[in-house]
Amino acid sequence: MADQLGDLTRTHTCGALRAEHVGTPAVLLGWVHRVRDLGGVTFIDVRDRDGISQVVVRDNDELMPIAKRLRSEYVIGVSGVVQRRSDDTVNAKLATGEVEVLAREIRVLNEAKTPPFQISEDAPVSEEVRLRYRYLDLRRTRLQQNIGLRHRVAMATRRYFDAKGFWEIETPILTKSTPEGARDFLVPSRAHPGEFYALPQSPQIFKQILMIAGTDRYFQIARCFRDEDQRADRQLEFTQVDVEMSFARPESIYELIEPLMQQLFKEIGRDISIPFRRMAYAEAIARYGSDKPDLRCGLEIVELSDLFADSEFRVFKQIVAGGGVVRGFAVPRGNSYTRSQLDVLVDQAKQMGFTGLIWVRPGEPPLSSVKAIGAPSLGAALTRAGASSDDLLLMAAGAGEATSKLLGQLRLHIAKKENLLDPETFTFLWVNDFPLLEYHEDDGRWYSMHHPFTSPREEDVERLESDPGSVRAKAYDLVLNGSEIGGGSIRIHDSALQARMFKRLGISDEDAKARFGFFLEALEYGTPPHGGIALGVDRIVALLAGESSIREVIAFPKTANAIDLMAGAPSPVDEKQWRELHLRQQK
RNA sequence: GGGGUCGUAGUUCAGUUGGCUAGAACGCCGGCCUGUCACGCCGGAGGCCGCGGGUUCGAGUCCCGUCGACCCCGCCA
Repeated sequence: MADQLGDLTRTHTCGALRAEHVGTPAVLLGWVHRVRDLGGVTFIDVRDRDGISQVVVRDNDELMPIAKRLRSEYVIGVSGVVQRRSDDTVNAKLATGEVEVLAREIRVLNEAKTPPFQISEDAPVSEEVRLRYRYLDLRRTRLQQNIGLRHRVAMATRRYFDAKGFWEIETPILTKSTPEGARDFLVPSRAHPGEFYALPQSPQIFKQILMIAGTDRYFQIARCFRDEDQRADRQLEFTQVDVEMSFARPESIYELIEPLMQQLFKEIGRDISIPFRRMAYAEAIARYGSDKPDLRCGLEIVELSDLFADSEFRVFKQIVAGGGVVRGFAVPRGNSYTRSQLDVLVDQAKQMGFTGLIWVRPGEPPLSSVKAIGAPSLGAALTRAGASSDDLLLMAAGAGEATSKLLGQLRLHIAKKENLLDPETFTFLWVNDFPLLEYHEDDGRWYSMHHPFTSPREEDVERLESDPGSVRAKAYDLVLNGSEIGGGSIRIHDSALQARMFKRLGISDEDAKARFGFFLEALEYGTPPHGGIALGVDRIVALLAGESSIREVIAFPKTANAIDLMAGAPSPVDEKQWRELHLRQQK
């Protein structure tokens, strides 16, 4: 049925033809995008990655029957001559719209089943169907553009780091389980019964060893694996631009990454200004209730505890007396909310975990819910929150950080609802001075907030044992529009301090030795001070592409349920493979 | 592990208080048409109403369970 490609050689892509090509012969190879059969004349839109060209068949008894056979997504080769379209038939919507190819020969290189959804329309199709037929979805404009953008981001990244003297080095995929952190993906060893490789959660230890090895500057576009539940911005496997450099201070990393981000944003024609704003973790939590604040909207949280310490409102007074806080923020134009809208808001707040949310409308006689709070305190609170008479004040009380984080969630909820987050604005932020450690109530021990190789700030090291919660880390996150797109730190390069860290984390000497004795040993052979960062490629490309899910910028993503709907992974394996791997299924 | 939204032709959806012989648009198939470009016009085919159970004279619609997609919490150094 199908014709052979034979000697048909592409002369132009389907997006290339312009007025200057008029009169020249052309061979196009691509997919049938659409056919418009007018009876005596047939127009065929031929599509490839580069664009669409119109092919005309007319006054040609040999070609007409072939043209009539064509269906959507047939693969064809067309040979003909480029001709100018008459002025009234130019299609301004097509880059190639000034010209068309008058066909002399059409070869049907392959037929195609009718696709389950239209490739030629960008009409909505359920994600389930799109994922099942990913190869068809990838033909559509949206994913072609996203995947093309992703390629350009990767290439710009490689050019940038190459120019700065960084070496791209691959690190193992089959490696060793690292302590703490996410759940590992494990790969059973055939040669070593009962032993496992782990897929890397990040190349962390290897890149540090490369610094010990004198590589000086390393980067890698690295695949990372974490066996945790999925989200719109999280997949089981994801890609990082992994970077490490010797003799780095936090400033060195900021100054390295900011121009890179500039380069990447040039790929979508945007100029962003550097340097980026910087903010300590404590300030981010206090003012925005988040360690990755979205700075595109105001809605800044203010401290109100002192105003209620002596107020008539018993609930607030007691919370403050007990070491808790009262905090809140003003919603611009929130005074227009109706009573039922406010009830809904209070309901939603409760779902977020608020025990109570108090709203106050300025300039009105206090409603019953707030009457008890006392006018003087309220007036002061409104003033401090900067609430005008059009605004609305929202307040909550409770434990310090928890209250801030809840208000931070509510802040984002309202910002989205009120359309305060302009998708065309890109606001970068470095968050730094993270706590080195955080205490987990459930098992009563300290955990690294970043990872166990993160260096504490020199002036805080002495409190590592006496007051671990107060020790700040030389760690930094890069935040863009409320999304964490990168994170890194200056590392511990002193083996004694590293040993002290493990001890602080409750990892015994034995355990430390067993799990990464090789690394501790390496540290003893002249380790330069070093540090680095990892950037989330999927998240960055999604933001550049204006997509809200990273699945839209990954060629073959998995579902929220960790399934590859196209390939059908994961899947059972046969008996023989179980045996070879020395595994048996648990009954 | 928990909460929420959704599931009806190939696709996107509609389907009132339970009365359905389940509709629309696009796509698909056939016919007509020599300048269309989301071509147009005429005709046609196409449904386990996700799956299983229950209530009912009667279920796409109500109830229970289950599966799947998506969003959120937990989790993600």
